[in-house]
Amino acid sequence: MRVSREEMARSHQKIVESASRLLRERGLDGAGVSEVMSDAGLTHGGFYRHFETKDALLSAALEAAFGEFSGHFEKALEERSASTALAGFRARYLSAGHVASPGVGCPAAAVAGEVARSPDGLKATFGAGVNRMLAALARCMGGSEQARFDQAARELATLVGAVTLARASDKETAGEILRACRAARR
Amino acid sequence: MRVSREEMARSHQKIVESASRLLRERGLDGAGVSEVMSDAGLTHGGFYRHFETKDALLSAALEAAFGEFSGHFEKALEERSASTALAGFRARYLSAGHVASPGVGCPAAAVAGEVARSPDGLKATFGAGVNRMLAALARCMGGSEQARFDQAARELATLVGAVTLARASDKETAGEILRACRAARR
DNA sequence: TGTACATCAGTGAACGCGCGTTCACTGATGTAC
DNA sequence: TGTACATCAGTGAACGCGCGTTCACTGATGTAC
Repeated sequence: MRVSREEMARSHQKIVESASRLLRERGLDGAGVSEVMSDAGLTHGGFYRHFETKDALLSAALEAAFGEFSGHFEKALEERSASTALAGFRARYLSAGHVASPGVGCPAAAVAGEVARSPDGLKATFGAGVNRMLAALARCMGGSEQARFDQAARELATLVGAVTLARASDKETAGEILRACRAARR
Repeated sequence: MRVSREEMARSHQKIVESASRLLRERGLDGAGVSEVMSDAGLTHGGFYRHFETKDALLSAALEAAFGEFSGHFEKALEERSASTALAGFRARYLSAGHVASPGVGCPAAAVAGEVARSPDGLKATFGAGVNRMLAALARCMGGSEQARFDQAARELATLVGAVTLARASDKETAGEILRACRAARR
């Protein structure tokens, strides 16, 4: 039956939150409409009252994932020094916990490979998320604006690559890659 | 009808080659048995004379992809100096051509995200491929064995991360990431 | 403020589709004599 | 070397399944008076 506007808004948010986690855990293809809806406490039939297509959900969920993940770092940046925030971010990013829990981790490391084969609309959402992370990282770097952007890009590429490789490898190889990247001289 | 052992071996190789390219272009899920078989000039029904499951094909194709991609670099390493080979490898890896042609590119950048959600068997194959690339890269680095491995791991993580991010982003963001990573001081 | 009615969020069954896999069949290949 | 027969690589139709999407329906919500 019909529910109030407030409850519908709550449902919408729960759908996006569930999708945001499930798309990182299972991938864009692996996170089905039915699973997302039941995770949000609803049935799959009502999905199309909230989104025109599954692609529209993926875009909203990806944006939410970047917002949540990037938000943690941005908040740390306001509360601590840039170098402390960056060190903490790097340590958490390259931790075994992050590798084991993609659902609450970096969306870039979780779904980049599939987004690469998705429509331009989703790439635009992904690119916006990446730029948001790059902007936050650049605040931790030194030098000219361009030098700071470039350092941020290399830093993000290394982090994303390390976690992506670690997750796809056997445990021994994964451990070695993470250790090596944590050991980087800065 | 039945074909000779030689022709069957040729078929087998063509199936693996087609799968090796298609799995990088379309992903593990996107490369269907039917498409792989027709790309190899066969019909899908005969697939199970060559592989027990699709997973077995993916493993063989992933191993072949790593062998081919790593082989190019290993050959360059034997023909040129380590620093020249590494510089060439980095330039080609971070090129727009590599980003646009995943089918003949680095398998790690193409399918890591999906392998992360695959059975351990495939992760072992992936890890072996990564270790092969790391061994080649380590030959280009200086210092102790561990220092060389660590540098190789960071190098590979940066390359894989940069191309993965570039492919998943809008063109402008992609270009900036590649440019920044190419500009790295070494 | 009450009342009558239109709206529409959510339900659950159904759809078409493509996937991995199976199977009966074909006929050239490989083998036993 | 020939011959008779078993083998089996490859074909194409069929299967069960899960997916994204659609739809008739329900009944509480929102609105017009």
